[in-house]
Amino acid sequence: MSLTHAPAGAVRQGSLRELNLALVLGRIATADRPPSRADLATATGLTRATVSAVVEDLLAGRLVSESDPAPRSGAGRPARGLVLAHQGPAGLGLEVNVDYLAVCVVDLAGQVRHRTVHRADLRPVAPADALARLVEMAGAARDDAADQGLTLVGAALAVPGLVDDAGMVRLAPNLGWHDVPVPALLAEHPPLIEQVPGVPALMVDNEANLAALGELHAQPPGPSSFLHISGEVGIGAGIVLDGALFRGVRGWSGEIGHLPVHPEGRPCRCGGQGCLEQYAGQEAIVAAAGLARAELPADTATARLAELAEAGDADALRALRDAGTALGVAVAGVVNLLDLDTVVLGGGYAALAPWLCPPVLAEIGARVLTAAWSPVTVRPSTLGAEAAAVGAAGSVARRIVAQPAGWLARSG
Amino acid sequence: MSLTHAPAGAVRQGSLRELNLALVLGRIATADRPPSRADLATATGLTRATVSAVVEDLLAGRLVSESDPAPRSGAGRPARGLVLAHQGPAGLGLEVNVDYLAVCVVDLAGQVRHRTVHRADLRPVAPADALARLVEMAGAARDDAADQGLTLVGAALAVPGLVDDAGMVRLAPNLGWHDVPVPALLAEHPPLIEQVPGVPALMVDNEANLAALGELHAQPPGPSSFLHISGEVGIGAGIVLDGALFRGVRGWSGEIGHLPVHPEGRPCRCGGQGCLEQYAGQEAIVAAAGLARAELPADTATARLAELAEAGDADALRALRDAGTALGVAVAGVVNLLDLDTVVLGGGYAALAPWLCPPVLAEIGARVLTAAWSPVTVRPSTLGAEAAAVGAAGSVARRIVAQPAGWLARSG
DNA sequence: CGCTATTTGTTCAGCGATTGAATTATTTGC
DNA sequence: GCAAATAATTCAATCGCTGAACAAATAGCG
Repeated sequence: MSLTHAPAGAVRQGSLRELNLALVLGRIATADRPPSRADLATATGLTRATVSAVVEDLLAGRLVSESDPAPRSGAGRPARGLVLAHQGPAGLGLEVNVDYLAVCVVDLAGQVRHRTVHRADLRPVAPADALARLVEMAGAARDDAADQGLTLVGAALAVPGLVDDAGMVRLAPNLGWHDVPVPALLAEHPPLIEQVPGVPALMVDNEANLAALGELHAQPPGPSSFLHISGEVGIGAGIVLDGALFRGVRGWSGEIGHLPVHPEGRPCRCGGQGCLEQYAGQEAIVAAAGLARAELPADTATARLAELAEAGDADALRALRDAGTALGVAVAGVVNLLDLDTVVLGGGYAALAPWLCPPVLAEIGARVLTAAWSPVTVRPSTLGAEAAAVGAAGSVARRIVAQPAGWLARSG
Repeated sequence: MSLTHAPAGAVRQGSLRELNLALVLGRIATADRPPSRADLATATGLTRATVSAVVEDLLAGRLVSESDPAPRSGAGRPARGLVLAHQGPAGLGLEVNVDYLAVCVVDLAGQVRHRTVHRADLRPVAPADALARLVEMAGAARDDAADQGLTLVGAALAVPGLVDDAGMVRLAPNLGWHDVPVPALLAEHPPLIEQVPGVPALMVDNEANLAALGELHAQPPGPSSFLHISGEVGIGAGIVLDGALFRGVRGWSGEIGHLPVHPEGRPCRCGGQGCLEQYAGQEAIVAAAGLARAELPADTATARLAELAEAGDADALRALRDAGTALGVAVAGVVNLLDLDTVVLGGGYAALAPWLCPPVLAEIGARVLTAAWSPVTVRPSTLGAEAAAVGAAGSVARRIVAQPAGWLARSG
């Protein structure tokens, strides 16, 4: 019974059109087959006349295009199907992670239209240099996008750390970044983005948050509330509630890695004791499996673990089971607290899901009060390794769908 | 950057007025002094002409009234202040708890205009009988409200348990209720409510949720995101995010009592081990303080504990410190996960806050990654013991403020 | 092949709500 | 007593939705 989420400000005459543009476009975006104007009218409750007018605006702005009519039985004038434009605005996704740089372009429909990954250990690289490399990759992506008829209208950068409102990376421990003013550093490069009202040119956000957003809008659409856990060296979670990312008061939500699972256990670098990260973090699992850390670069650790587990290595299996149990204790707490019914294992956990899921589910079953009445699903992420970059680009593209008025005002 | 929460359905011509009615009325409700029409115009971004028209509707519907002009310096025609009507619609709040029944009436401004508490041990009473007593109290409340010029437009009932969408109490362990069809039982009594479009006649919800809502709208207004912990026999939490209660996928969020604080610790009736409730629940504290449970009825246990602690009783102090530490471990996890900056101790914890806060804060300081950058506030609830009833009534009253169109359509 | 039923999409007068400027109302300060 | 200043209202203009009529395009049927 949450109170109505009305538009925050004044509702003027023009807001009406803005809202209905978004309503109709959103409907087109989420329909499973190209809807006709008549379909949209019945679905939204608007008149056919209004829908026609709205659709005319959307067609003129090249946000949607007409497709082949959806096959229909019976008599009557055939409908013209409406689909999101294959050409037009698109979002740029950027990601700096410990062992790779990634860039991608996602269109209105959520399709990945360009993707580049550059594997390298970024820890010894200065932030400005890492960002410069990223900008270079982004330039190529922009050119590729332009060849496909796409215009980049905004960028989002994913980093494995805490980001403040201004886009400053306050702390990215595993990357060695500390108070890095990302927007200022990127502003020194020539812009790749065509500014559109209502779409920020650059957003910087936590990698776990953006990966969760990517999962939220993956095909086929999943639940609108879930917990997305990125298991890397650190363990971060993106919390999606009712189809929106919950960022917390300062945007630093999701630090699931420091949930205490053994309050008097191993000391953690956060200052606490017995944090989940000490039992289910990548390094903890690797150590428990008896693999010396030195011989394993970060980007192959999970692959090696999966290999060993596949082969039936007892140490690896035990390490994964223990990690899964610790993860399950933490997840059970979160599920009790937030009443979620879906948990997605992403990042490094995705590849280890076959071995992590059973102990996680066992702990949930034992500890979650309501598990008996309605089951909790635990499954691996559907996006690949660079989910955060895809989620970042998608979050930009979806902004256009959610607020098409800005783009339309621009493109006359 | 959550996507715009536009109204879900079609935005028709009339929605425009509805939205602006809500906008202006909401502004009047949250202003710290009676605003003039001109103030409202600048605050909302609407024209003075529009505000005048909207206010005229609100005045005609008796939702607001004109007050003495707010004192102002300088020349010019004096403004007429607008305040929420002292007479008009009001909400009815009901609460069934282990050791009392409570009924109250809250008006549009959030003022408690009527309050009745009936202390009794409800555990041996059949649900239908308990509800019958409550209805009797509510009848008296309705008459009192009518004498004050108030019309009850909806009711909300708080129970210490899990409630499903239909208002059925699935499980209230400490009350001994199981699958109680509350709406059906209440429907057998003559109605006390004047039906208003858009306001449900009866809402049933968890006591912790409604207490949190009450805290959210307490005077003076506090933060819009916080965790409200009701420490009774069980420990429940209401999670308020961005000014809205988060209920979870099925409405069963907030089961903080079963967050594991010692995963291999004491077995809990939920089937898990080492749940918070086993260390910081009322019975656990009482036992740790060396008080035999039998000699203490539920409604005096916390009072007795506070007395002993006040007097410096070593066992009580130790019991409270240990409970606070356990609570702190759980709270630290929640704060890490959700990035909240305020934790409110309510229910039985309110009276024990002086002794619980220090250890809770200590654990937060030690375990919360971001605590160094921005402090977390832990404080007792500002509402009294029957916070849930007040929150319940307030949630009804606030619905009218959030959606005034329904009431206006009714009252011509 | 032609007619009818059916469904889609467009056109247009009507109307509700906001806007912006002009007007009226009421007070302070000189 | 008059000018300046602020508050609130009035009114023509405009924007966008509605509802009904109309045009377009197809399937089914004789």
